[in-house]
Amino acid sequence: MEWDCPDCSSIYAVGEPSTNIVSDGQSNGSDNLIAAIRAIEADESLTEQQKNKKRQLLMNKGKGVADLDDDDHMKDKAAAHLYCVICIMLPERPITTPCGHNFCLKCFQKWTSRKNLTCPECRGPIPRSVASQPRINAAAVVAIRMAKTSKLISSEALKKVHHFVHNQERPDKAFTTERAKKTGKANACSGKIFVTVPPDHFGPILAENDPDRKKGVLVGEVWEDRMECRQWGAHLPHVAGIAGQSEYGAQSVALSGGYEDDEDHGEWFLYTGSGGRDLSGNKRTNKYQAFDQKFDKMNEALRVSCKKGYPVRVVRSHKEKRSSYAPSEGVRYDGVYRIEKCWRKIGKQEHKVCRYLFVRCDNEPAPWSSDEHGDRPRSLPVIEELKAATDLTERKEDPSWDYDEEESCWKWKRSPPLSRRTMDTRNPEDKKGKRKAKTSAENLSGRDRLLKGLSCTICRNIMRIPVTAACGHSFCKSCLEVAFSGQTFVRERTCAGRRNLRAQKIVMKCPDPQCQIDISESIKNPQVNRGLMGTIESLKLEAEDDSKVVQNPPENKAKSVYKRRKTNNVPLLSNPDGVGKDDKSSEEQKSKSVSGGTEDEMEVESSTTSESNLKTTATKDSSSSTLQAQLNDDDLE
DNA sequence: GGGCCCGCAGGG
DNA sequence: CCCTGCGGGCCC
Repeated sequence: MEWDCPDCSSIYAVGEPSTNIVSDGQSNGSDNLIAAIRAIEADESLTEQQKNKKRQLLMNKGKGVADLDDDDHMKDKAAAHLYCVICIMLPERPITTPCGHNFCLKCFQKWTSRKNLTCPECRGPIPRSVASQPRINAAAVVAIRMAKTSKLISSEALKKVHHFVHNQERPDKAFTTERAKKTGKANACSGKIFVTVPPDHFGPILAENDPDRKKGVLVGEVWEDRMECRQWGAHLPHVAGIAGQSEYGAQSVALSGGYEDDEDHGEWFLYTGSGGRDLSGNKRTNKYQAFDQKFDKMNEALRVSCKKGYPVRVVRSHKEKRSSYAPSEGVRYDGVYRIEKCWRKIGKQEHKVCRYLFVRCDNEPAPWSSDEHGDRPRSLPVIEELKAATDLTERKEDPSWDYDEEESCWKWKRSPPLSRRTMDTRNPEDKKGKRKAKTSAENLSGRDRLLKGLSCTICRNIMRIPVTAACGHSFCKSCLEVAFSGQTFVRERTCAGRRNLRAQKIVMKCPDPQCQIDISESIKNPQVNRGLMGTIESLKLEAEDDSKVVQNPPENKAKSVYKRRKTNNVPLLSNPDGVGKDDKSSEEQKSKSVSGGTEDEMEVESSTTSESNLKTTATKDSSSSTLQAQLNDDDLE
């Protein structure tokens, strides 16, 4: 069948839905491999060079990346394990199936939208819940980014959810009622604001406005809830979805699933205005729309930001259940977007709603994107509903925030609107006790945070045998098994010894401390994410090589580990069980071995070095030694 | 899990 | 000062 990849628009032929074009080192679908290669050859949109590369990758994935020697393909070697078999590309937004295979979000959605509920790679079942709400695999994003770049990525998401203000630290007088004291959170909105930007500040919050951390608000930062998001200035209102002033513009919006007309495509989304609801009876919100929305108040503020081309900060909340881009927990800062158009249409509830087209324009890559760079100007998506739109507004003047071709970044082209508010009173002055409470996560460098992204939150080591749960979090297989060992999936119940009640399903929450998602389905038969495992393994090898360059003067040329592996006929992945070695924690030793664990572990001697590594910069070397250091820690523990 | 209740901040 | 609001805890 033919397949046009929505990410890259290339057309590919792939085998039957379930065919095994490429599998973990033991392709049993040679016919399909041939078919896929023919398809690449027949593809007229590709240059010879591109075809060669794709062919190589296809073969390469089947054989375990042993063959590539070209330096240009060093990165591919690491990332090749994570290629999407549908489009044979590196996933922009990796999704992992319960069977442990990785795909582009868009390819996956296209696949499942055709009522294919089996894995394109192994025919394993895809649960409806996964098909309807695929979660981006954060560890795979990190792995791909690391494989693609050796640069330090400053914007990488902190993997830890912040919880900065503890109840006991809030001022006593803020609790005006007994109830508020009891619940703790009710008055959290009186918690301190940590950044020094005025409330009507537009655009990213920079390091200079972050007196404590001196980092600013980073793309991908996650807070426990709207209250804490507010404290970091990303989005101030703790109930309302839009922050703004009708005469002045809107500074930020929250996507949290409150309006069913919202439509999220990650780099762009359609947002619905506020209002039109019956809030009589002291309600704060109401699912049902009773009136038409108008371009007034916050809706007008958004329209001003549209006309002026201001950057609008966007946070996504876990409450947005229909979006694959929403975090599975907490509230996440996703960077700035511009509102390119706004209009009105008849919404799903048959009343008019205000509509806004947001398009991302941030200098940092989005949290779900494997890209190593931020946005470039992109052409506007085709919006079907515009045909029936009324009151259309498009920007006429040059945008205030725009892409500078010379500097290759987004910046203010006109001076940002002058703040009408003073920075005031709420600015914290006493932050004493809190500073020392700084967690190690906050002190990590960008590179270290990347490493953290490849670490299992249970054992805190870099994952050896990763399993990705339905919520998109990944763990060592052995850790997951230990964490849920001895638990059954249903509890038999009897009623006074008379008759059996219906068996009760036991909820197994994701071990990620902040994730509340039930992953019992993923635990029943955890499948190793071999793509992720291979990439992590390659990154480790690369880092080992690099650190050799630092430690030893170059002596030995052009004998990459990949080559050696090939000649020694050693399987790609060392010790897939993650057991049996003396460097294992006792917990890991307790766990059972995983399937296919017959390969021997391969030691990589320190004499191994590669010519290509001689070119590495000092920066890279030092960051790789960080990796090396962590790897050693990993081994020692 | 759904409905209810309510404090709070900010706009107007 | 009143109104609005894509929260969040609690109770059922």
